[in-house]
Amino acid sequence: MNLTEAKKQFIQTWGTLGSEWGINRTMAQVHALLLISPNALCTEDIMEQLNVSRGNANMNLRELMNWTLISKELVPGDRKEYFVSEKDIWEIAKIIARERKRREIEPVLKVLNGLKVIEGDKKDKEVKAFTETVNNLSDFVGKMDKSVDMMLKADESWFFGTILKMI
Amino acid sequence: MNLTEAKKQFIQTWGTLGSEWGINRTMAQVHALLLISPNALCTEDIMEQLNVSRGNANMNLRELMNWTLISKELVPGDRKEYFVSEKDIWEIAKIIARERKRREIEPVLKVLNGLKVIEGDKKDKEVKAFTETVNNLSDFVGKMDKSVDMMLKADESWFFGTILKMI
DNA sequence: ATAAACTTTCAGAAATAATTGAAAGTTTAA
DNA sequence: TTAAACTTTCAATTATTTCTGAAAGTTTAT
Repeated sequence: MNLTEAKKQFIQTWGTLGSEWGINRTMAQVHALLLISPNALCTEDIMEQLNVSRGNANMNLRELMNWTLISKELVPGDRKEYFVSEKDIWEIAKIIARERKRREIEPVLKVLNGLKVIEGDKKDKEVKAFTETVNNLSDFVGKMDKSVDMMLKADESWFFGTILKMI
Repeated sequence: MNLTEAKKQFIQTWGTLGSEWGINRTMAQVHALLLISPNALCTEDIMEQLNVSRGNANMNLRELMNWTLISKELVPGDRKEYFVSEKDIWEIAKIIARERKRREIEPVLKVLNGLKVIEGDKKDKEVKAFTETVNNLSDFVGKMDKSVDMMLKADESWFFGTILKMI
């Protein structure tokens, strides 16, 4: 397979994975494109290579900046903004883990903790089942949260080294 | 807060989380409803409690069966089908991990491995950058895959015990 | 056999999410 | 200052996903 075809397939695969994970397909594709690009790209480059509009390119570049997955790079003697992606996969994984923790795990944990104590007869079947499930879930999500914290502080080779040695 | 209000909030929260994770909101809500229900529910119950159509209820129940997150339960002397959810959170987590591995990780790994070797000048900047990224990603995703395998075989308390002791 | 009880299907409708592109906004150079 | 170069915004459009409900299909009891 040649580079052009391989790039296309890579970008398309990453886009699909993104949308399965609740991430805008184009955002994932822009990320993929920058990930394999040896040099910084400008908005025009992205519009061209992915066939998307200026507005779309701009919006998704901003969103990737929000996630801190990409950053702006100045090219001396050029007014345009150029973008580069973080290339270290472990760094990328940590950024995504941190964001998803903040956006998804933490709010759910808050709700679950608020639902731990409810009014009503503690002997009632419905109340008992509800309380038990909420408590179990809250414990579990809490441990997930702590696990992510741990991973965020860890070094890649040590992390996988330990995990993969676990069995 | 009373049980009715708490249930509503729980179901709504779980639905939101589901859709952030690329899972149909209603499917997540049906799951949530069964998760806190002390007894098996039939299609009618679900239609009523979640205000969804018969078609929608049926479709999402089938999908939850596919995931093996719920199962049918026979009530003697009744022709209707009743459904119960797996209640053990660790079991649920493993089911979800197994499914996502199969549907998402494995296909991506396959593509990445197919992109490891491409035609073209190995000294070319573009080719080098592409190959390096694909190799790094493939390594990383491979380790994720192995980590999930490990988790699938593990016992909950041992798993979190080890993870949380890691730092 | 047949009718009642129940489940599944699926074409069209509704809801949601993503995209476009032109206009407005901003920055820079001269 | 001003005009060219560039970025951002957002109302309208388009695409995608989900949902509905009635009809078709299936199972069970008699």
